[in-house]
Amino acid sequence: MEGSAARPRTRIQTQKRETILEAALEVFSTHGFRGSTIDQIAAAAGMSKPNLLYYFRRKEDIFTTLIQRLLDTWLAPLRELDDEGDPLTELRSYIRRKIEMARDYPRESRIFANEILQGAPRILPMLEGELKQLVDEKAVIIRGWMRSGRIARTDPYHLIFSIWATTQHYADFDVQVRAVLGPDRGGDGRFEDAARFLEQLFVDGLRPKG
Amino acid sequence: MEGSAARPRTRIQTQKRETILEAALEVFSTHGFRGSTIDQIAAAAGMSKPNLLYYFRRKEDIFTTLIQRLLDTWLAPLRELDDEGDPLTELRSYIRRKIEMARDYPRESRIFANEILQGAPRILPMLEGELKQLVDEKAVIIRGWMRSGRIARTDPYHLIFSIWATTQHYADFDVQVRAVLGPDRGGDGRFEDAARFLEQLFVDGLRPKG
DNA sequence: CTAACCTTTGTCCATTCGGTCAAAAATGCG
DNA sequence: CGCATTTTTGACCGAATGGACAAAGGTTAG
Repeated sequence: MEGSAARPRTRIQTQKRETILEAALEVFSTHGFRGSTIDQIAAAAGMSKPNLLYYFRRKEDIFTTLIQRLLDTWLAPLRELDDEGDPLTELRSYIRRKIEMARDYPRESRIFANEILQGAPRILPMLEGELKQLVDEKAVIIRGWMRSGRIARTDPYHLIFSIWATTQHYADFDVQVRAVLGPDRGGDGRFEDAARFLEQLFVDGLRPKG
Repeated sequence: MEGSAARPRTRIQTQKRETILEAALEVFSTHGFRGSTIDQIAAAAGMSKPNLLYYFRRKEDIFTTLIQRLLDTWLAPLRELDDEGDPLTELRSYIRRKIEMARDYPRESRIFANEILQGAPRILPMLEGELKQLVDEKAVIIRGWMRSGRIARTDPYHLIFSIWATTQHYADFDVQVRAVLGPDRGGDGRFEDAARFLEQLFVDGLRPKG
C-alpha cells in the first residue's frame, strides 16, 4: 500500500509520520519553508531521505499537513474567549494563555510567522477562511462588551491584532528580546515579566472610563 | 580597480551599488536571506549576475551592507524619544512614527523580521550592541518618567517591546491583517485605524493612576 | 515455508544556486 | 586617435537540492 496516502493504515505509519512532523516542525520553524531541506528533516527524524519521501511524497505535503494540524492548537486560546465571562478577566486570561504558548510552543509561532512574512503563499486560504471567521465571531463578542460599557470602546479587530503581536513577539523575536534584555534579565523570567506588563497594559488600557 | 571595494570611487559605482541595494531590499524582504537568489536580485536590478557580483563579491556582502544602512533608519524614531518632552505625548508620537514606518517602509521591517526569526545569524552583534545600547538609554528616560509619576509604573523594556510588536505587526503580518479585515476594512484606512487604536491603548494604559 | 505486502536504502538525475574567469565592450584620458 | 582602466557578459564549475526508482530487506498470514 502507498505510504503517503492521506489515511495511514498501520501503526508504524502513523508513528513514523508523527516523527517526521515533529522533526519538520523543528526544521521549518527555524529556516522557513524554502530554507529547509528534506535532508535536514530526514536527519532530524532519524531516517534516510528516500525513506521520508515514502511517507510524504513531496516537501510541501509535509508542510501543509503540519500547518493544518497546528492551526487548531494555535487558535485554541482565542476560541476559549467566553461571551459569558467577565470581559477584563477573559481578555486577561487570553493574554496569559498566549504568552504561555509563546513560551512553551515558540516553534509553532515561528512557523506561522515565517509563512506569513513571506506572503502566506501556502496558507492564505486558511487566513481568509477559518481564521477570519473565528476573529469575526470574537469581534462581535468584544463589541458587545463595549456596547454594554464593560470595557472601553475601541476597535475589536485591532485589539486582537495587538494581543497577537505583543504575545507572539516573545516567540518570534526571542533572539532580539534576549539580546536587548542582556544576560541578567534575559533569563526565564522574561515571560513572567512580559505577562505582568501586558496584563497591566491591556487591563488599564481597556478599563471603561468615567 | 576592484568594483566591490568598500569605498566606491566613481559615480557609476556609487549609483549601481545603490540600484543593487534597492533591488536587494525588495528581494530579501520578501524571501529572506536564504530564500533569495543572486539571480533574482540581479534581475530586479536590471543587470546580469556576474555584473552584480562585480559590485558585491558575495551575496552576504549585499545583505550586510544593506542591513547596516537600514538599521539607522529603523531606529531613528526611538532615537527621537525626548527626555524633555511630555511623556505621554512623546510616546504617542513614537507610536505614530512607528506606524507610519510600517506603512511607508514595510520592506525594511520585514527584512529585520526575517533575519531575527531565523536567529539573527548575521545581525546578532548589532542587536547586542547598538540596539541594546539605545534601548538601555531610552529605558532610563522612561523609568525617570515613571519615578516622577508622570506615567504609570511598569517595565520600560517590555513597554518598548510592545510598541515594536504592535506597530511592526502591520508591516510584517500585513497579509494576515488584510485577510482578517477582509476586503471592506482591509483598505488603506487600516493604518489610520491601527494608529488610533494603539494611541488610545497605550495612552490609557500608561496614564498615571490615582 | 512461502507468497504477498510493507519498509528501507543506494543510486541516480535534472535543476538551481553561489561563485569564477577570461574575454569582450565601454569608457576615460593624454 | 590610442592606450589603460573600468564595466559587462557568456560560458562554465562544483555543490546542494527535490525527487524518482528499482532493488533489497522485513514482516505477516496462510
